[in-house]
Amino acid sequence: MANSRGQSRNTKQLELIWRAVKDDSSHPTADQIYDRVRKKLSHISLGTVYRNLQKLVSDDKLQVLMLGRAQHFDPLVERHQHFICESCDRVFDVMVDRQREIKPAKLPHEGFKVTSHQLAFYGVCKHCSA
Amino acid sequence: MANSRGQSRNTKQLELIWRAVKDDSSHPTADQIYDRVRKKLSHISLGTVYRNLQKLVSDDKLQVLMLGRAQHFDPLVERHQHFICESCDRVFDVMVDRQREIKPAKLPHEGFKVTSHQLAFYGVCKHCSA
DNA sequence: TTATTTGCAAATTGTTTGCAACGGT
DNA sequence: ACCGTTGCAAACAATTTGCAAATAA
Repeated sequence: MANSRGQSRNTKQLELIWRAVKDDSSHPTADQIYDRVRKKLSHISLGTVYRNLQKLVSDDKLQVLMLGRAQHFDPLVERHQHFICESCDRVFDVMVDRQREIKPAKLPHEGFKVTSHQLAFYGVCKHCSA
Repeated sequence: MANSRGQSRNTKQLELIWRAVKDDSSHPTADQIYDRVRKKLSHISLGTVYRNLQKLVSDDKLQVLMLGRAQHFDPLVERHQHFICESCDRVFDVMVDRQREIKPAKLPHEGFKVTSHQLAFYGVCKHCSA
């Protein structure tokens, strides 16, 4: 319970999970993270990984990206977009320059309040098109 | 096998499923469609619904939208975007005018070939903000 | 001490598949 | 008759949950 009532504790599990994702821009899934963390703490459970990832998300340290049917975690919380390679499924961060940004406030119909928008690009990455 | 080798057959099930979605812009999920079709053909199975929806998608009669962890089906196949209400989870079609469209070809880094892009708006719909 | 977090296993959700029977063509 | 399609149930994948034991504060 990091964000409601009650104290949050600094557990070894939370710490290891955070270290495993904080500098990773490859957008890993929960069980990719599980595999990594398990190398340091073999008895950790997948449920614990999920619970701690949720906590990091609600503490705004991670963003979730839904791709296909799995959630991917992204430590880059600043505003950015993604490029998804349709050949290898890798996900790349894309910084869209402010000038090109869409003005979502004006787009939908009357009475709809837009608070955010998301843009994703699909194609073939440098690595796969070689 | 509608799109590979072999003939496709016109079954009662396929016909009913198509009728249940073709004029529907509410972006129903597979089991919402299942519920509807079951009223006409009570012994139809969910697997059949999934298989026929897949067929309609590969015949380009439907588009799939992944929202959360469920697929939603959209008979509007022309290029358009979506507005997702964060309060009621309803999905609305948004036609973005061509001039405002982003030019994806120029956005990502060198060596990346962009073939398509998708834009989704999040916010509160007219109905919920009332 | 004591409330939060863990590990484990079982439950859930959404989707796919194997297979014998069914039914278009 | 042939072969695609169906219904059913079981398999699957990703995620969540219940609960008793473990542990941070």
